[in-house]
Amino acid sequence: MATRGRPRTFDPDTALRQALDLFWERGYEGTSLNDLAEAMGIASASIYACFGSKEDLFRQVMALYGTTSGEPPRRALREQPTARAATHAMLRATADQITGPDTPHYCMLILAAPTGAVENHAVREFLADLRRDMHTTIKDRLARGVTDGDLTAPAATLDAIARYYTTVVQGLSVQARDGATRAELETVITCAMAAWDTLTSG
Amino acid sequence: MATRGRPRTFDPDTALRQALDLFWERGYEGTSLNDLAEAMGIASASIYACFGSKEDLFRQVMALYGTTSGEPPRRALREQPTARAATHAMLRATADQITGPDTPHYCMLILAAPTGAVENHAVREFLADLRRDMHTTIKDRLARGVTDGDLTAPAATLDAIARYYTTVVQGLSVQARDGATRAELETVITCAMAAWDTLTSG
DNA sequence: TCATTTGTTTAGCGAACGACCAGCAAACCG
DNA sequence: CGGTTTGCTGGTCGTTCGCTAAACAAATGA
Repeated sequence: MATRGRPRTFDPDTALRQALDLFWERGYEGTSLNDLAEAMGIASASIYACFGSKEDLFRQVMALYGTTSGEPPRRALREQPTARAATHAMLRATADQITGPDTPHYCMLILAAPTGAVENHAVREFLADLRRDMHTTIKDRLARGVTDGDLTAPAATLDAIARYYTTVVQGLSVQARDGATRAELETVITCAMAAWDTLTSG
Repeated sequence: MATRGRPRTFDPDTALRQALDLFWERGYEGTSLNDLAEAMGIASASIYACFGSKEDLFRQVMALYGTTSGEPPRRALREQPTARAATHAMLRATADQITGPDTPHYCMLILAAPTGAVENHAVREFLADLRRDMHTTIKDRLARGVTDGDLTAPAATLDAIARYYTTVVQGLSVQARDGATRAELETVITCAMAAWDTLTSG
């Protein structure tokens, strides 16, 4: 099936990355289609033709965000040998990501659209679902620690611990947004991990 | 000095509370002047006459928010006898505030405007300053614990602990925004307080 | 060659935005 | 009473919002 019609003159992947940069900087509602069109180097009508609506574009942007910036923390959870090491490494990978020199200092997933106009409710719930997935992912990793034998805790406690470290991740994003340095985030992570032994010895 | 001219037909305090409700529900950028005028029961021109600009109104709203919803956590810090009890009570008062039945489930200070359009940068920094005050307030309370003799920790550790519990507070707000219940927040707080003894015995 | 398909540009849609002014209304003063 | 001060309503300023129809451009297939 050969390509019919006039070929596209821009690269959708490149345009998506440029859209990501802008959404990351200004959030969902703070970014207008004119801003996007200018940053992506195409007319707004081309955005509609290629990506759908503003909301569709944002969802594709978040998918890209998840496979790039979101991957290091997820990989840390996956690859570290114990639940404790995985949690610790996940927190540090998160801190690395939200204090990078070339990107805004916060997690897009957490702060791109926590509140806003009523007509964007679907976008907020979309992000909320992704955030709730964080809790599930961490909880699953803790459960793996139990089956691996490196963690002993009742099921109810697993949920609490997972929610606790999810809360820390989300708080770190606000800290970074307010100018906390990587070193300061490290001290927070150290404090958060100080609870580990107490939580897992009960 | 008697009141000259036509007296005001609306109560500024009542109108401010109504503005608070709307800003709380939709955030800063998600709330339009038309929305505000409708909710406050006055024309937008009256808003300008009485409160200045949209940004001025928001700052007055945040002042009201600080003296109402913000007071219980602050009072907990102030009145509890020890640094530990103060921190614990502050966390619980925060959880109470962000899961109230009649208000949105998050802290306005934290989530009303974390990101947004460039022209609202001043508003974001205004809120960021208030959030940084949280860290200072908590740190001061910990320092009081040291002078009171109920807490022993080096100065550098005080800063880390204060930032840690500030981070937890901010994370709790995201948790509540995503639907976590008061009971679930309580489990997070229990986890967060589990770190206390380890942190203050070093 | 020429219709077809697809992408891009242009131009603009209706609605809402924040902001503000003119003019009227209602209180005070002398 | 007239004159002054102040507050409120209605309307409108120019801009921007997300979005789209129509015309044009560039490729393919027959």
